[in-house]
Amino acid sequence: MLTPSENGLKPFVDRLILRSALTEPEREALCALPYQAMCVAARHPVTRPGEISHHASFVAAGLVGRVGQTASGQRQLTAIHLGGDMADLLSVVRPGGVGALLALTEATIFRVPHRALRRIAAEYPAIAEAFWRHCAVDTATLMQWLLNIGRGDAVGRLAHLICELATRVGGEREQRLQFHLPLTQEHLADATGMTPVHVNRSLRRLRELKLMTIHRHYVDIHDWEALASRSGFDADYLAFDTDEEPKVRLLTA
Amino acid sequence: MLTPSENGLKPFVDRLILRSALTEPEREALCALPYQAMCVAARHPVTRPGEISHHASFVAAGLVGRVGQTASGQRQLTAIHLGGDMADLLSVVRPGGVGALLALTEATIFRVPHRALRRIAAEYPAIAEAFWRHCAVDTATLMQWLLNIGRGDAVGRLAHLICELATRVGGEREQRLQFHLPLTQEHLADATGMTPVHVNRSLRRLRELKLMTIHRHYVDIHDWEALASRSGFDADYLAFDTDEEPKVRLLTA
DNA sequence: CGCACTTTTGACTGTGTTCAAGTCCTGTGG
DNA sequence: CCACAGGACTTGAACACAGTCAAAAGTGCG
Repeated sequence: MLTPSENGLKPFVDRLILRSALTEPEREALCALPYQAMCVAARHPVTRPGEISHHASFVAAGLVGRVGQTASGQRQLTAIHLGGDMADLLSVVRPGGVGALLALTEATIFRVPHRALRRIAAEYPAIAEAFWRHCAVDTATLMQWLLNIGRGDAVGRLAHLICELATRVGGEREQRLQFHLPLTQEHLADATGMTPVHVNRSLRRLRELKLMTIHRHYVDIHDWEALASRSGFDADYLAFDTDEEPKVRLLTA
Repeated sequence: MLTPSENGLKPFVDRLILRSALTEPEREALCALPYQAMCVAARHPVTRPGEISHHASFVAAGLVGRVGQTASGQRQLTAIHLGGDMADLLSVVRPGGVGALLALTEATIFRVPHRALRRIAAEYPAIAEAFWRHCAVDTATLMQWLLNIGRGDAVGRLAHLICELATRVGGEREQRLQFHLPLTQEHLADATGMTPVHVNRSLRRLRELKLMTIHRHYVDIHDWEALASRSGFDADYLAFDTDEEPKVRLLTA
């Protein structure tokens, strides 16, 4: 059942060492984590709401959204995970508390058993710390989304989301000004707390302002500075810039 | 400078053991944490935005808000901490990443040095786990706020916030239907992503609907069921109900 | 008593929603 | 290669909810 690792979790380790100092044995232990690969079709759940799961879901490919839902069935995305993201590391300490994960596109998931994650965290305190810090970045992103949705106008909210995604697909160094983003306008609406119709109009507005275009699921940012400034985007919260916030190893210093 | 503990952190320990299993020595170690008591006047910062702090802030008394701010100066609360809450435990692993903390009323803060928290977390893995889980609950609350602000109408957003606060001041067992809440309507506006004027009108609406009243900073909930249902409130995310989600000790099992 | 802040109310404006129809893509099967 | 079907996208018109501006009344503190 559990595939022996073939370095499939390397991107996860890379993500961790962006922000946390890990020794070679620690990295190897992480790479050696067992996992089970699985494919999830678009619109299908990765984990169900309220489900007590026994594994964390690493997004190897595709897009996965963390969704909340009101009683009336309205959906709100609380996170968008790109390929290379560990989606619900939080579930290691709180199996039931993450909400539902939904495949926004066809996605490849590596399920890593909680048991293995807990064992490795107990054995290497620095790994526990890195996991905790990883969750902290998720929380910071959530705060930013709340600020964005609570206080931004429609154009700003969309612009901010696109800025964030451009930074995250770009990875460590620079934001990408062009990238494939296989989200529908309805997904964007769910992420920004708007209606699909208004997403459409706001995208048109962004086009008219010559800030950015989305055509056929392809994002083209024409004026990064203006887009970031229009939306108040500041990449700091993503903690991708490793120079500002040096990699840390606090607990066992 | 650092007051020897006089069990001032007992409420913090109580909060932790609501959700995590801790042994007697672990609890004692937590109670023995050093801290420095300080008073902060209303509207004054507890920690400044972007500041790299060297201590976590326990709210001994008063109300403290975690605030985000847009370039144009609009404020958005991302958390409201009541007396007994540890406000920025997250800063232990990410000193710069918590955003600003603001005293919403006059508040008494116990500053606990990061160094001491890290030492205790390194020595007792179960405490590190409890800290991490504590942060996980904060994250779950953030997700709920995002859902609430992204998809609720004005009346529902306010109702939801009040339901949450009623549950949290009530503590472990039951929500309180009457309680003192020294927040201005402007604070409520900052927490729910509305304008103060609209908060006022929505409170009137809630009064007209005979769901709840706020008069002179005193909340009076007339119909809890209706209020909770109007706002889609479900206390699960707060993880106060210890029966559903049994106290855990995972890493060192 | 007076000042500053908070709450309340009114009238107006504007952003975003709703409902509905039509068009454009894209994948499928003949 | 084309016809078709189902999403996804686009647009329009009417409407509603929430924001803005402004002023008055209430509250609390020195």
